[in-house]
Amino acid sequence: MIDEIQNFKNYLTQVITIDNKSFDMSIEYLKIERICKGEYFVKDGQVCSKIAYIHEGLFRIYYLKDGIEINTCFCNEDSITSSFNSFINHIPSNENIQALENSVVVTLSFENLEKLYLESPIWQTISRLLTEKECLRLSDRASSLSFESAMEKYKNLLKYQPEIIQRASVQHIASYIGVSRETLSRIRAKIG
Amino acid sequence: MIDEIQNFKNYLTQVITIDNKSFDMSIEYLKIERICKGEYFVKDGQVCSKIAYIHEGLFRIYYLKDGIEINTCFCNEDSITSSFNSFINHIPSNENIQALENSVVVTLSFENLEKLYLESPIWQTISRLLTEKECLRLSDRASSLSFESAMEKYKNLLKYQPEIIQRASVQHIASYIGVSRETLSRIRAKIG
DNA sequence: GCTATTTTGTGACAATTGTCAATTGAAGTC
DNA sequence: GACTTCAATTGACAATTGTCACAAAATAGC
Repeated sequence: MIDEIQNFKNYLTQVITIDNKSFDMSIEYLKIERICKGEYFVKDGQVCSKIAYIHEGLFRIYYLKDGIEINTCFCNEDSITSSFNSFINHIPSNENIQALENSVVVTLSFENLEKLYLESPIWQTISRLLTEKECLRLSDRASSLSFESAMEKYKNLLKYQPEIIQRASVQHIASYIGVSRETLSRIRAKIG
Repeated sequence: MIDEIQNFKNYLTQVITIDNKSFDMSIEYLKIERICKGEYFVKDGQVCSKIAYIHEGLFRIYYLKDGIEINTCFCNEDSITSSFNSFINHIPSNENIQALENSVVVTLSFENLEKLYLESPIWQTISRLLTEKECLRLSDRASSLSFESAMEKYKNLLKYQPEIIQRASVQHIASYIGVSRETLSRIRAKIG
């Protein structure tokens, strides 16, 4: 099995024990795609019809609010990215998913995922568990944004996602933690 | 069928078409509970082993951060509440779910939900769809908290959940939108 | 290498929000 | 109705953060 697919399988194994047969039925549906730095996995206005397991690379999710980019998420290797609302409800995305580095992803279309749901109930369970995981992440994020100071939010990012600080730009990080880039600059100057 | 159960069924119907047979198999597992104003559905430290469909009433979810209560959610009638992380992972909750009004809920235990998963795959789907719904709510909440001003956050609450403003106290609402209660008082004075 | 462009950092100041204290108001009890 | 208790409001001031302008640094293109 090629690396990309194997990694995807390992990722799922972290959430649930999946037998080879159930996983193998997905292989014909998976597609490997390369997305260069700066390019988009999903653009505002498109329907996001697939999810991507990131084998290698880094993405950011952002949307435009009064012409300003609001970063809502960074997704790095060994995680899954997609424009959630768009994917689930088949409506045009209001988000953009952009590669911040040259990336390699394994994609699975909604259409094929629904086939998997019918072929084996474990895919339902996988979907549910991954969604639950995302819920917990969002819940933590909401908590963090609601009452932490800019400094605390930055320190927590440093603690829990230090690789993002190495790999993403200051302006994107600032937007992600909900502060102006000048404020983030000053915080970085203090911490060193 | 008694009102509480019928309402729960109607609620599920909004998410998915459920045949009578599949729904009926849940009935023996459902339990109706009354929770008086001020009392708790879940307390910090307990494992939350069930979810509650709220037939009537209002709850808030909060946790303690340095002795301060942080409100993360209001749940009113015709919605589902639970301490998510605790319920899913069977770990002690760090949240409290408190009734703000005398309430009537329909509960379903994790144990029984798992039985339903085995009895009919539609329960898996229901779980997944409800989780997806929660994800979207959290995602909107995180966005709102990350860049809106106190005034904007209050106005949006007024727009999308006006009943909360009528029924919850200023201090709880303030905590929910992530501002001090004094600031919220001033905003209310301005808007009138 | 050099220039052009973008990103980041810094200073000055303004706006927003938080904190503390005191007052007003509302709800419940006797 | 008076009293107690808790919630909400208001004022004064401080702290945090945002905004704007510009300088410094990093990056990309040639």
